[in-house]
This record gives sequence, C-alpha cells and structure tokens, in this order.
Amino acid sequence: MDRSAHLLQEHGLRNTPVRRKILSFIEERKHAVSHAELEDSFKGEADRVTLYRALNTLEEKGIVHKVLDRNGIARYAMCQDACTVHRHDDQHLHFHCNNCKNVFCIPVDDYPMVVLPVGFELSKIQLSAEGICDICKQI
Amino acid sequence: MDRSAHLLQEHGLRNTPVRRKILSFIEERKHAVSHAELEDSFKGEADRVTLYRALNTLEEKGIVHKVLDRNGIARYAMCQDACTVHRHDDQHLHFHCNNCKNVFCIPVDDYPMVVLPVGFELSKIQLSAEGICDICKQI
DNA sequence: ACAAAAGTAGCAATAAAGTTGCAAATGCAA
DNA sequence: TTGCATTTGCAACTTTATTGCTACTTTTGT
Repeated sequence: MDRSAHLLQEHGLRNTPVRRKILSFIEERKHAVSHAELEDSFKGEADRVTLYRALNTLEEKGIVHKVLDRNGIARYAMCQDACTVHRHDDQHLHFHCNNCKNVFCIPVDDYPMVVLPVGFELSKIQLSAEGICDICKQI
Repeated sequence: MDRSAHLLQEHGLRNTPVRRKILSFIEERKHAVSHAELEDSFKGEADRVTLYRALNTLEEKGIVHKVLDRNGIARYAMCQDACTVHRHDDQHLHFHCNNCKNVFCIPVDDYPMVVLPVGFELSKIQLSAEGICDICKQI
C-alpha cells in the first residue's frame, strides 16, 4: 500500500483512485495545487465536481490544507503530520509568487504575536508574503 | 468640495457621483466593504459593473486597498495617507471576523520580519488574523 | 460659456470558480 | 460475496467578476 492509500486509511477515508491520485499529485509538487491544475491533469479521468468534493473531504480530515491565492482561488497543500480534524497546524508562511502565481508553504522560526484592540477575540494569526519564487527568479 | 471629491481630484480621477458615493460609503464604516454591500446600498443608483470598475480604479490610484475575505471575495477599505499609485502601504493587520465575516484593518506596532529560503525575492509581508470582532463579541 | 476629447456609466453577454441534487457505480465490512 | 453506506459523474445552477459596445458626463482649451 502506497503512502496516499495509507494516509486515507489513517484518516478513516475510503481508498479511492481519485483520492489517491490527488494526494500523489499534491505530494509531488512543492507548491500548493489549484483545482484547475488537477482538472487539467485529470482530464477524462475524474469529474470536476469529484475533484472539488475530494479536496473538501481531504481538507476536512486534516490531510491537506487550503490556502487562497491572490485571486481568491483555492489551492491545496499537504498538511504537516501534526494536523488533525480538529486542529490545522498552519504555523508557517504562505509565499505567493507574483509571477507564476504559485503558493509555497515556508517554515518560519518565530511566528509573530499581536495585540488586538479591546473586544476582539483572537483565534489565529496568519503570515503571508509575496514576491518572486526561486524558480521564477532563476529565469 | 467634500473630502471624497477632494480625494478624487488629488489622485487625478474624475469627480463623479458614483465614485464620491462609494468613497463616502467606505469612509463611514469601520470594516472593509464588499461589492455586494455597495450593490445593495446603491440599488437603482449605480450599475453593478460600474461599481466593479470604480472600485478597481480607486484601488489602482491608491485611494482604497483591496483585501480578500476568507471566501476569496474582495473587500475594500480606505488607504492610509501614505499610499500612492506606486506603493500601497498596508503595514497593518487584517482581522477576519468568523461570525459577521467582516474584515477590519488593525494597526500593529512591530511588523514581523521573515527570512525566506535562498532564491526567493521578498516584496512584502502580510499579517492577518481571525477570530471574533468586538461587535459580534458583545452580542 | 461651449464644443471637442477623453474618461465614465449602463446594458447585455460571458467567464470562471464553486455548489447542489440525484442516479449509478464502487469500496469495504460482515 | 453480498449489502449498504460512500463516492462518483452528470446536468443544472449560483455567485463573483470581466468584456464589448454605446451613450453619456466631466474636463480642458478657446
């Protein structure tokens, strides 16, 4: 049984071809993957709606996490091992490349703290950045 | 000439009723305003498309800034005075209320620094947070 | 003050991302 | 291997945003 199948089983999800393929696809790239990329790559193999639903399920179970790109479009990346259904551990930075529009998860040493005005209840902080990614920079 | 008209003139934009009304509307609220809110409020007074175009123009000229909410929908808030066409100064935190879905601009004292992996070129850092806003918290 | 030029508004059509309902197919546990 | 809950595919739909085109305003120069 490969890693994708294992991940699914571990999280109580049925081991279906589409889900396995989605997971492999995401794990193979170093950037967060959009629905459009998957649809392109799965042409004829899986329906648009199936991809949407599979991605939602994978996110709900804490296997992948969702991040919106600068156009508000969802992109998905693998979660750290620490993620569960109840808590998504995304104490990392999302880097948005202004050239290729890809989003990268980047670890950060000290995550910032903030003080909110009186009356605001903080649940979590997110850090993001934009610029040019290493691949686009080389070209 | 009111403040809205002044802002427009200052940024080399034509002083039109729709633009003035949009600016007044945004200035009157303490949260970032969505297209839907404006459309609702302007029913019969201005076309949907006009609102989209006006908001884009206002953003391009550095009068308002755009922030995507947790659903990837655009919301607009007034810029600091420091903003220009060339540089949007948004060194503040965007707080996303999980209840009313409104987005608030919150000043922060020390904005975080980050170190990116080799090869990445940083252009700017953004800080956001989510939780419950002061108004929803009271209720 | 007036006309021309340039920018802006309105309308209709379209695009893109995501969602819903339902029937058929599939994975899995007994 | 069979039964049943889950998952998939298809079609239709919603929401957010964009484009093309024409008509209308605002501004500028005289």
